[in-house]
Amino acid sequence: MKHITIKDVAKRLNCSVSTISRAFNDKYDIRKETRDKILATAKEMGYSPNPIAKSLLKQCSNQIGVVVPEFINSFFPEVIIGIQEVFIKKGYQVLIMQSNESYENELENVKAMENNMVDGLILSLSFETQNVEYYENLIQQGFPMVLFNRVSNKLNTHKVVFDDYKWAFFATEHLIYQGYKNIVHFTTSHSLSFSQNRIKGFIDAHKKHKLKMHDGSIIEAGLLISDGEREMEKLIAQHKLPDAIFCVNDMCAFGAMKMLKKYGYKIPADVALVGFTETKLAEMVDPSLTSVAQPTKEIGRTAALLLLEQIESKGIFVLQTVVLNGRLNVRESSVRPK
Amino acid sequence: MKHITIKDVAKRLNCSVSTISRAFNDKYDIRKETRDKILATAKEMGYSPNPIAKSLLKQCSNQIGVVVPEFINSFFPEVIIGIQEVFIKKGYQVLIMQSNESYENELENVKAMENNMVDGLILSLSFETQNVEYYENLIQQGFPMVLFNRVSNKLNTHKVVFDDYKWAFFATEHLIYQGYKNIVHFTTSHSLSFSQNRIKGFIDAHKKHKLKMHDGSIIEAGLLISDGEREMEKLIAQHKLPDAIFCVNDMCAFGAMKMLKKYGYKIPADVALVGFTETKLAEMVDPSLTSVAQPTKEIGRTAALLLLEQIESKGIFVLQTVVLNGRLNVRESSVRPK
DNA sequence: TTTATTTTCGGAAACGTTCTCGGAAACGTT
DNA sequence: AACGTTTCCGAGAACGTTTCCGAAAATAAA
Repeated sequence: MKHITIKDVAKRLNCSVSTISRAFNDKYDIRKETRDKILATAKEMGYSPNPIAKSLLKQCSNQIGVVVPEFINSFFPEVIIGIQEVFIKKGYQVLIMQSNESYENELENVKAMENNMVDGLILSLSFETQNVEYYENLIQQGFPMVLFNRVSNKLNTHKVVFDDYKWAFFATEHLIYQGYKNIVHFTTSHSLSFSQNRIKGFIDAHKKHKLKMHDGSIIEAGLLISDGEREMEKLIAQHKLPDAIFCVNDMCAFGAMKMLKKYGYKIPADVALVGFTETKLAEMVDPSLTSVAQPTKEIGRTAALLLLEQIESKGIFVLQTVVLNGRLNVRESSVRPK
Repeated sequence: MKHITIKDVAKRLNCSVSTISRAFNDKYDIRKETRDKILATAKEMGYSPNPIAKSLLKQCSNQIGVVVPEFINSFFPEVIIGIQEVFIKKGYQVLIMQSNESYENELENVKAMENNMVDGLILSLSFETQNVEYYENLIQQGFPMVLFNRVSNKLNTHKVVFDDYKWAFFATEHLIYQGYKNIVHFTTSHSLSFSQNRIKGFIDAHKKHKLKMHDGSIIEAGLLISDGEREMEKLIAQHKLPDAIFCVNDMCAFGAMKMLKKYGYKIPADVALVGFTETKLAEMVDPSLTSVAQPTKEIGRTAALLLLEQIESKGIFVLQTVVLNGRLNVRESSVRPK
């Protein structure tokens, strides 16, 4: 398990290590023949420069870090694919860590990335994260960072977000246009930036159409199937069935759908359903689920490009918040039967 | 963006760097008070040892690498969670990379991990991977490695696999017991180890029950929804509808389901469906999908424990292939109506 | 007090690179 | 032949640690 180092190659060719280094770094002051020879024997010996040593010296690693809260849902994996698309082309490696929605893990992950001297970080905050002091420091020190999806307005970085307000508004309006009047919103923890925006869109759509809301119009459910199930079952038990439910994501909607079916309610005749952050299965379930599609890969690509720009522009850049567009895919679950 | 180094701390306390190092590494030959004082001022100064430098010196990194072919399906993410569970407790960090089913990417990822001096590697081969020579060398040099799910019998490592043969057999037998006679298997590329085992299980179940197979009994579809759709649509167009279809995974089954519904066929009355590697949505679709559940997290945990053992036992260990058990969850899609 | 032993600390090498500096060789110019 | 340029290469410092070795200081034993 002994690694072949630059010294081994130097000894073999009896020349200095600096010459070897030059050959590999394609520097000007080396004769072409020497370089070719070095490269050839290096390859033969199975030598490749040790990036750890390089990182230590250069104080950067040609790696970028991605920390996401989870990857059970397909959203983050898809974003990551977009990120990788950009960075692989540029010769960067993408290191991924997941915090499992835990602030503690997240912080550790970020520190690990930092210590590994990643050249930049793409981060989506965990469910739990309230205290962003450490990240704030990092940013102030000039550490390149881009936030996406789960952002914090306390942090002064590039951000890539979805127009949650707008699309929650449209989704709600769609239900209103279909003639639904008693609409409930299953949301998630208010600590998440996007949930607040979606709530606002939900409320404003009601205002625009002069539709009344009530105490139970907004219910804090969660992001999981089980959350949707639980809250739906509660509503059924309490005989508080609304006309329609706008859910914070597809998973939650699937949970609600399951319970409604279990108790014999028809969708959308009895209760209509709309999801968010469309998953591949929205069109697989029965009835197929109306949902707001987010451009996941593009979110990733955009975040990657912003980070790249920041890394390469060494300090001088204009902070951006990119708001990406989506679309509402209307399917069976929300089309009111005549 | 200047890092605080051990030297800074040493200067501040005017003592030597070795003393600081000792304080952090909890060595015996240091006075308790000095240690406390060092730790206190180090914390105050925001110093933490640079793992890159440490890696360079120690020739290991306290990091382990995970390379998976994809994470669009929830299978690999779930396995990774299991892996992390084990390693986080032990103070290791888990670096994740995905090859996107490309051999080239996979090889690069593995090399990147190696160069980053990860202490070990957990690998699941990509769809494309045929040539495992490089990995073979690595293993022979004593590099700790564990393969799972997509393994190769050319590689002499710890392996964690699922008993694909057995469960494909059971799944097929289940369909036979339900009275289905003309059963088709949607498989995926034969280059994947598990697909061969599933095919074998499928065939042997037929043999046991003296059921004939025909030319079109085994169809190479793929792992995606679109693959299931495509092959299903072909069968429908050719009027070659079987009684039942056993699919290589849930996604493929979902695709088939979609097409069957589109053309007005009833499931399971006209065609029964069985999936594999159960996803959370098996019970969400309508009809709910019978599928074989794999213990994803446990696969991860097991692989992690094997790797850990190998890393810590420095050379002396018994090669294991752990075969994990699953279960067949029978749902609506495969229960023949009386 | 002297000597032996233990405790505690500093100096310096090492890990594998890159890069600056300076020098030797080769070449061109007068 | 003398000098200036250019081309090519080697020596050595640096990156931030850990650890071996030896020495000073403190303690114990004589």
